[in-house]
Amino acid sequence: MTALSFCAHDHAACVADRMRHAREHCAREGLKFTPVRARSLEILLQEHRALGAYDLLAQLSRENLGSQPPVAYRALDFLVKAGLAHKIEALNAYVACTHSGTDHTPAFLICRGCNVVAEADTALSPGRLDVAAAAAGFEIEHTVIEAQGLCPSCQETAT
Amino acid sequence: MTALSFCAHDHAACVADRMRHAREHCAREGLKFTPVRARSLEILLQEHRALGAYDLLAQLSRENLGSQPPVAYRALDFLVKAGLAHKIEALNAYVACTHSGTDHTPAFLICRGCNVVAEADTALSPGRLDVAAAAAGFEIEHTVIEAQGLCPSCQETAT
DNA sequence: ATCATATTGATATGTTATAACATACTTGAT
DNA sequence: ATCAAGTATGTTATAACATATCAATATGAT
Repeated sequence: MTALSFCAHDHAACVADRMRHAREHCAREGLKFTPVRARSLEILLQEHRALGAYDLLAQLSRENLGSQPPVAYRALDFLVKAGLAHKIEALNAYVACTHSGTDHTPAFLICRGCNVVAEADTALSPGRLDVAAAAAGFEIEHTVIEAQGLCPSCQETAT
Repeated sequence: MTALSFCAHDHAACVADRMRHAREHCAREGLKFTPVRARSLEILLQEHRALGAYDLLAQLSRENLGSQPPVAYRALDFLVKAGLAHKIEALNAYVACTHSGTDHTPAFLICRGCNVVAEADTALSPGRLDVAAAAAGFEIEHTVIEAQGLCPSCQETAT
């Protein structure tokens, strides 16, 4: 991990907890949490920031878990579909989900200084978008909400 | 234009109006609205949907306005910086801005059927994200809000 | 006129993502 | 136990998106 999350926390425990949750989730849903998939999630969890598919691939490659792009993209697709990770569209990168396996519309705070990504705990803030969608008869299937800026510690550094 | 906008409207007049506005905006701001830039904006306006940089480039190329990627990316960068166009992160594509030159945080409804993009008229909906940001001491510089789904007419077609 | 800055032209390269096809592994039905 | 179907992985190639760099030209300010 090259940068601290916005809030200090017991990261090793955090990772272990999320991995356990993922295992249970996959077992419940009948999804196969294979070695490549598990390790990919673990790598994302350890980083705690957005990782490009090729960054992930490089790490997997070092561990002899695969060396070609589809390896990383398949693992990421699986994790995203399983709700265990999210794609950060503004960065073309991926982060582990820090929430329970519940269906949620994630919203992110992305620090451009250290690349740490915080997933905001959003329940179902409708907001203007839903109003506009309803008015237009538009049926929303997926929403991307991403805020880029500077986290507290990078604000100091940048000065 | 391969698809109608969600709401029917006099598109030719809409384009002309937006072009006039862009010209005035650039004049006021001392920005150079060169032929490639003007034509790029016009192409985006005519399409009324998200266009990839290479889609734009193909059209510019047909008109002998340039054939290499930097031509399109420079024009798009200019338009985005000038507030005349927006990037749709979820599609890696670009749309003309349909609002006044005012500084605004755009929000989009993107139809996956016809690719038409509607820019929601959002003033400054705070919402949960800003609350979370404030709580974390995170300083937001730019926000991406994009909803993907089906527009009314594509909902029928899909059935 | 000259200088500084902005724009364009051109070539090359970097980065992100998927298509396409072959092979192996699981699982459940017979 | 065997087979078929579905899922996962291995492998090659390429599509799609984006930028670095450097030279040439145009524009505006003094």
